[in-house]
Amino acid sequence: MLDTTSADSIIEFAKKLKGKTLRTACDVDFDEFKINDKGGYGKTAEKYYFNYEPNSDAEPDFKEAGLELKCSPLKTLKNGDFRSKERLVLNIINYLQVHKEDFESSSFWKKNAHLLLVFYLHDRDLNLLDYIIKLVDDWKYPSEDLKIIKHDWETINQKIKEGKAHELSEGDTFYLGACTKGSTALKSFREQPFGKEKAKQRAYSLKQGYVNHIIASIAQEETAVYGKIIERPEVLDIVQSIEEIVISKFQPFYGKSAEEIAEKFDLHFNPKAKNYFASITNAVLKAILGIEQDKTIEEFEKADIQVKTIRVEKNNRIEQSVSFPAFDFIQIYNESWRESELKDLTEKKFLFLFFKNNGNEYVFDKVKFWNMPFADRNEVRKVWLRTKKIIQTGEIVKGYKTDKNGKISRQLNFPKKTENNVWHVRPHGQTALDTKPLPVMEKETKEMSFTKQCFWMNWDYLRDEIYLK
DNA sequence: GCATGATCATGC
DNA sequence: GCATGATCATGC
Repeated sequence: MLDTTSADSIIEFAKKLKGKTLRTACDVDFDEFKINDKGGYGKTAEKYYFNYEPNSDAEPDFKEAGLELKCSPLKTLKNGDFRSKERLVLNIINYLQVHKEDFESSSFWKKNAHLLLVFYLHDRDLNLLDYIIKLVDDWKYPSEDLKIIKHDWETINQKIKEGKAHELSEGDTFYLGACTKGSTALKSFREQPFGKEKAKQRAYSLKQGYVNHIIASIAQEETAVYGKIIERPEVLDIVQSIEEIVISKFQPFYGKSAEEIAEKFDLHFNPKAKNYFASITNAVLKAILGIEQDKTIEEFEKADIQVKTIRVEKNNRIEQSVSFPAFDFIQIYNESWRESELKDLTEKKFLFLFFKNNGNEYVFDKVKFWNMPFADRNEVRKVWLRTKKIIQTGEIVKGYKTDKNGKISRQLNFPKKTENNVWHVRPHGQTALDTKPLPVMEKETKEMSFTKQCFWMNWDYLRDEIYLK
C-alpha cells in the first residue's frame, strides 16, 4: 500500500516501474483513452500509476512527502550508455513574483528540492505507454551543486530585477537554466515587473548536461567518468562562480606560448594537426583544473559549456570563423526553430581560449566566458530559417566554378557570411564527397544526399563582440 | 569509419 | 584582405 506521506514509501513504489512500461505497470485498460499530448507521459504516470490527479500547484506533487515527480526521456548512445534526451523542465518562472523571493523560500526550491525521477527510453515509433522505464530514483542536490544552482537562480533573478526578463538565456547560467516553455504565440508572452517589454514565458530547468550527471550518478558510473573542478565546495563561498575559478586558474599562463605550456605539462601533439591548439588547451584545461587526462570535466559537462580555441593574428584579425558539428538536413527539415539544436546552441555558455600571434609564435592571450545576446540570437534564427527553406526547395547548388587546375567546385545557396553579421553556413566534411542524406532531392545534382554542412560563427563577429569586448 | 575541432587553398 | 568551398589529423 502506497503511503503518500512517506517519501521512502513513494520512492520504493516508484522503483517497481523499472523495466516495465506504463501499459504493463498500470492496472487500467488504456484502449479507452487517447493519450498523446505533450507532457502526457508524466500526467499518465501520475494518474494511472500513482493514482492522483495531475495539477499545477506550487506545492510538490507529493505534498506531505515533499517529493516532486518528474518523468523524462532517455536516448541510447552507440556504445549502449544512456543520456538524457533533453533538459529537465521544472516550474514556470513567475516574473512578477520571483523578484520578491529569496532562494531558500522560493517557489523553485519549495517545489523542486527533492525530485522523484523516472527515466524512460524514448522511441518515436512507439506509443508513449510502451516506452521502457530504465531508471528510477530520487534526487537531492549535492551541496557543491546546490551552491552553483543557487548562484544560477540568483543570476536569473538579477536579470528580472534589471528589467531584462525578455533577454534571459540558458547561457546565462551553469546548471539551472531559464528555458523557454510554451508556444511561440503571443499568448505565451508575459509581463515583467521592471521592464515594458513582454518576455517569453520561461521555466527553470536542469540543463541536459546536468541531467546526464544525475543519470550517471543513478546508474553509478559517475566516479569512473568524471573529474571535478571544485574539490572543496567551500571554495564557492569565497569565490563567486565557476567563471571566476576557471579564469583565475588560467591567468598564470597568460603570455606563455602554446609550446611552452605543452612542454610544462609534458604534452606531445603534432603541431601540423588542425586541432593542435585545441588539443593543447583541452589537455591543459584538465591539467590546470587538476583533472586526470582520461576524465571529462564534470562541471563543464553539467553546464553544457562549449569550449572553443581561437588563434588571433597580430592586427587582431581572426583568420577563421568558428565551426560547429555538421548538421542533419532531414532533422532541420522536420523541426521548427524552437525545437532545433541550433536554438539550443545559441543559448549555451561558451568558453573561448585565445592564442595570439606575437610575430613568431602563438601566445596564450586570455580566456573568456560568453553567451549570445538576445538580439543576435534572432539573427541566428534568420540564418536557420533560410537554411531550412533551401533544404525544403532542394535548391542548394547555385552554379559551378573551375579553378586553374581544372578542379571544379560548386557555389551554394546556403546563407553566406556576407549575408549576416553573426552566423553563416559552410561545408564541413572530410571531403566534398562526405555527405548526409537530404529530405528533398537536390535540383541540380538530382541526388538525395549532399556534402555535409555546418553553421559557423562569423570571425569578425567573434572579434568585435567577444575578443575585443 | 566517422564525428569533431579546426585550418587550408583558391580566386576575386 | 577576405569569402568561400574544401579538407585534415585525431580519437573513439
